[in-house]
Amino acid sequence: MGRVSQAQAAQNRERIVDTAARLFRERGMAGVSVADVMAEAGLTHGGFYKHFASKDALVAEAVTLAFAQQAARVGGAGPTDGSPSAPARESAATGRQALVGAYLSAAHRDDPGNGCPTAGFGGDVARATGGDGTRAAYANGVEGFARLLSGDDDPDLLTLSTMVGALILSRATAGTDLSDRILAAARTALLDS
Amino acid sequence: MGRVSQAQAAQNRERIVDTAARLFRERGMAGVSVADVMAEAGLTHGGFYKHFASKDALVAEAVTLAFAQQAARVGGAGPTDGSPSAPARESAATGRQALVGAYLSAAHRDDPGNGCPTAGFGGDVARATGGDGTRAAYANGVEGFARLLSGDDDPDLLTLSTMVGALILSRATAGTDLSDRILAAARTALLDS
DNA sequence: CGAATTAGATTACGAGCATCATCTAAAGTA
DNA sequence: TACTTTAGATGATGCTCGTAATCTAATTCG
Repeated sequence: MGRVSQAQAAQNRERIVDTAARLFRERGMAGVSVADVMAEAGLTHGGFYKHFASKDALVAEAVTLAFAQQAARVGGAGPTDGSPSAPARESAATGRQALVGAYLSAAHRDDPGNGCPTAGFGGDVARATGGDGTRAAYANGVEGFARLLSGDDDPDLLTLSTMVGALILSRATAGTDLSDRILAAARTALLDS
Repeated sequence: MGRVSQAQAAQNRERIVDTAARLFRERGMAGVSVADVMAEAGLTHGGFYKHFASKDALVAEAVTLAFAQQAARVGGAGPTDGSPSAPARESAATGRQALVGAYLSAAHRDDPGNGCPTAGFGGDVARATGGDGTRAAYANGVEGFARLLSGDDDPDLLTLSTMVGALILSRATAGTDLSDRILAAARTALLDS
């Protein structure tokens, strides 16, 4: 096929990044090829390099997008801007309880593709080959999420570690009863006010 | 070259598994090829299939070995056998303090190849392709390590989650000051008696 | 010692990978 | 309308992958 409107092209580009953000979390960055992403986005793999310089560039953008989507879904401000956050909602404490409960659920464990990027990308980012774009985006996202958990400017790194560790372990042991016990142990500890 | 003594062959086999256990933790299971493992073990890749049926079989053995090595190093009994554990050593409480301190250290963060298999394999095991051999070995190892942390038969899944989460996050953010703050936050929380 | 066995090297295979040059037709633009 | 631009398709490149058949030399065993 030939050309496409600029609006359509921009939309295609967004779909590529969105698809990548999901597939990378599901199968790992090394387990997903450029052709996989393009096919899932309904395009052929050759067109990829009209949008991105390399797979690494896509990885960096996918990480950034995943964190932005998480921030939007969970209701916090974006990771970097300190804008006076969202519309009035439940108290910070109640919001935190709900967030932790959803985070440590079987549903979240079983849907990594749409789940927490901190947990989904953690293992891969530690060995990321590409420039520091990916690592910087990740570190930025982690700090933002930890701030969301604390409710103030001092990130709650301890709670975050427990949540992420429990989620990763429960995924790696999914199918055993150990998986459920891990989630339950973390829930009990973090939901006692 | 031709043949080699049975003792030498067995030793070569062990070296293959040992090398794989280290490389898989360093670069991820998908990031290491059979040829990589064999070259690092000083052999050619063609000889691999005289020892293992497939790469998946090696993965399962490497996971098992890594947990056994950790158990030996850390002084606990093996994951499955409930043999009346090791020689007399410091009190359980003191041992735990030392273990947690070493676990949440920069040295451990910076040496994943020889570090905790629970953290090193976590992300990959969750999406393991092979049969359930790998997953079973992993779940078994996790439960053993959690029992070691509690000191009794009731595994301390909460402490384990925090430790593993903090280690993974500190590795993914290595090079930033956030990485050190994560380790410090977990250390402070887990080392207050 | 001689024959059977086999660990490891060599080589080859088919598939999948990231990347890119080229072609195309439609979208912009004047 | 006619010219220029470019998004996406097609196809090819060179590489690496897991797996396996074949070869060969030394070990093992009768």
